[in-house]
Amino acid sequence: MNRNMNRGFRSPEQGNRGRGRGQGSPMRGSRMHGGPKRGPGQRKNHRMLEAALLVALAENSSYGYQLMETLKDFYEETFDSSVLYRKLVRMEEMGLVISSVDETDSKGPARRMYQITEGGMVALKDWTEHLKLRQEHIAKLLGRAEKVL
Amino acid sequence: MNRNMNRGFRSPEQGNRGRGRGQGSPMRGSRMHGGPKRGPGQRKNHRMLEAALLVALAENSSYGYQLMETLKDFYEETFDSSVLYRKLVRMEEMGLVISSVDETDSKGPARRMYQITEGGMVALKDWTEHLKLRQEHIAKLLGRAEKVL
DNA sequence: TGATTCTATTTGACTTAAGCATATAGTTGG
DNA sequence: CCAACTATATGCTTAAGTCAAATAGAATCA
Repeated sequence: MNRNMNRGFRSPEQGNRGRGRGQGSPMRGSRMHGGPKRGPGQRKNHRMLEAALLVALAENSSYGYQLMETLKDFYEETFDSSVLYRKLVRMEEMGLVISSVDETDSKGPARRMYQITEGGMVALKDWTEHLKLRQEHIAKLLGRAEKVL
Repeated sequence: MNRNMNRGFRSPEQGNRGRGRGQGSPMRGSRMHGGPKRGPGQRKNHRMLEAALLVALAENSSYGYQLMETLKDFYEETFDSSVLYRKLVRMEEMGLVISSVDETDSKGPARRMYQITEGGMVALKDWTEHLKLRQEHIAKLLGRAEKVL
């Protein structure tokens, strides 16, 4: 019942020749909610975040707070720390990393150190293949986009 | 057993008062649920799908069912038609495209033809910028991944 | 005729995860 | 003691992906 009421374009007469499913509203409201909000959505992907974490952890074992900093080097998207921590938990559940509480007395509360597992290395390899494909797809898309812009 | 059992992990003796991540059990259950499931998740992104649709519609107005076919050329991921249709609805709500029911008597039920709007063209432009950045990020990630694999 | 298949779109229900806010808590310096 | 910094975790809401199935017109063929 929401975005279904009509408004805007589509002149009244141009009947959809009677039929047409549900004989209903031949036309759909164009954005009757928030702002335009066009372009790449505000919601970030973060599927690459897993890959970034695997790379970082393959380079050096680390912990959440530090990873937040580390990733700024090569993972360009910003993200909330809760995303990071939950992602690490999930990765541990998947067996990509293992964690243990750090013994060394650092400043602040105990750190949970993460290290990559063999499974994590395999996953990283998978990721690289996946990302190479992704690059090609993007290139193809950009190629076609150029022609129409 | 929602993986939470281990989450609290605070062994009774090391009285870390209150709640809190104690320096207890140094290690967390590694994947206590499903299979290994490593690598790029099974859940697809489809954020690029929006870009792909914009490109396709910038080339030619079209409708859902046909777009399913068209996209196979340059959008490599498979996707359920519900994803496609819902995406189109959302894009219309965002003002990136407009639709109208097709008059021509084609085979099967009426088609909902989509055409790109000016807003859609702007969004496509935004997308190309975004995707160029993404390419760079991926390249950076892959560069680092190579060294550790 | 009715059954099947192809075309075409939509919706329901479930699940996952991003985003944001906030809680907890140790450590250090003023 | 309080503020700032370090560090991790959780609650809630909402967006969105997934699977399944409903709806329906048109074409083909037995």
